[in-house]
Amino acid sequence: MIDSAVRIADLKHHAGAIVTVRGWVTHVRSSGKVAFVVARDGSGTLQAVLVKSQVPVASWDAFATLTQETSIELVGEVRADARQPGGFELGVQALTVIGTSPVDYPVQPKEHGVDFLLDNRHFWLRTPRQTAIMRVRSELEQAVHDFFYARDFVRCDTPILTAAIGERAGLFSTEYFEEGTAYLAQTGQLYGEALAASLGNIYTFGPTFRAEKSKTRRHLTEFWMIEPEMAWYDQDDNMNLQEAFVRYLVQRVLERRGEELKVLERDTSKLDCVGEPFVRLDYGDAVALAQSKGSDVKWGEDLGAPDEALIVDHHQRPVFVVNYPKEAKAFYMKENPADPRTVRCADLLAPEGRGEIIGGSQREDDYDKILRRLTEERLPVAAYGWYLDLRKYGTFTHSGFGLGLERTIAWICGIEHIREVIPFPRMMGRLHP
RNA sequence: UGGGGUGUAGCUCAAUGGCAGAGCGCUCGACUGUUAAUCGAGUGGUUGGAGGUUCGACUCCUCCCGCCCCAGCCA
Repeated sequence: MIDSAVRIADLKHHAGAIVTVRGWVTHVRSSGKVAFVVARDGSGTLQAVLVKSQVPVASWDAFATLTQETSIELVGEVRADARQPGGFELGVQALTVIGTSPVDYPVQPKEHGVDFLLDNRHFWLRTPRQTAIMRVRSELEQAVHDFFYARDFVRCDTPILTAAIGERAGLFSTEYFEEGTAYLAQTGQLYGEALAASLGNIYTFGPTFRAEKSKTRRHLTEFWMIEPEMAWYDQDDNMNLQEAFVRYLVQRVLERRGEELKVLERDTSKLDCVGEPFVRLDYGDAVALAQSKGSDVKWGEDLGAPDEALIVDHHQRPVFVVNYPKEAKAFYMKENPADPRTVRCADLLAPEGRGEIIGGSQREDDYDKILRRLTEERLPVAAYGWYLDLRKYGTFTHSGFGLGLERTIAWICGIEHIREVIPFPRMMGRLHP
């Protein structure tokens, strides 16, 4: 009778009743004739109390065999108890072991090193901090869909296996029948542009892959990205949407995942700044600002991570850095009519040194200009034939952006390293578990 | 790939070039209200690997390996 069990989170609706609870042991304590089992079931944590004189011998003996992560079934009375975190405990009438757990379970309730925890990621995910992060992640994913659904955007799925097309960074490759080499997608954007010409406003939400040999707390080789693409949006419309989007995501988590943020010891006052208008800083002014704070970055160079930190620390809220030099950015960004040395783009820098969480731009819609840029970048023009067609057959003003899900979660949750905010992180040198 | 750091018990960490230790875990025992329970006893080592210096190396030197942090690349 699997479905007759009550989730721990729902026990408050069963006060005084005899219920069945199933879960995993996190702690056991004993005081001779009274024994305590703390168990979790994913929805919450429960203390169950066994009194030797009041339970069957089989249950009392079963208690003695409990180890961390033994799976168990408990039958007992739900009792209000002010000493318990959830306000309730279980007065046990019967305890049954479902699955034993050897005594060498590795993840103890104490400090562990990162490498050890990553090796044991499948177990690490059972701890309160990790479950809190996963719940925030799920909330954010749902919020993404709700935000765009409310605005009549169509969610579109773009291919993971592609021919060489997209960004410039490293590609993972695999053999693809008679077609030669296929590459794991680094972005769905170019397909998104084709879909925007079909549906108007669309967004993609999926995994992307980058074979960059980067080992920083901001990088994964496999990460999830939300990439909206909007017909008839210019770069200002684009930034307005991004600002509303990020504001919505943050407020949604604050409203619905307060408990999880508390577990994560997040200082949520640091997130209040999203209520104010985001700063929009011209690239040239951003360079000047960084220089004034000691950076030796020069006009024409991409901003480094330390430069971004200086800029955001100065403003203490999200900052759009707009209109980067053409050389620092991808071929598909639209030339800035006001200054052809630059392109109509923006990176959104998150506060607290989190760096870039969005990269976006108005797309170049002039056939000749984008063809020239492809050639200058020495990209295989033939592979971009269908993409160029979008400019050839009814070109249109359009813009879009990509939001990195993991960087956004890490910022909102205040998690130092991005590897903690995805269930099974893929990084250089880590493919297991 | 470059710069910096680190590697000792299952885990987290100590140990002037001079007997390899502690806490946690685990095992056994005590305890009728514990909250990472407490108390008592016990258990635990190829000091990342290979060379070298030395009477003597966890400690110093060389090379290799793993991991961490920072940078570049980006989201």
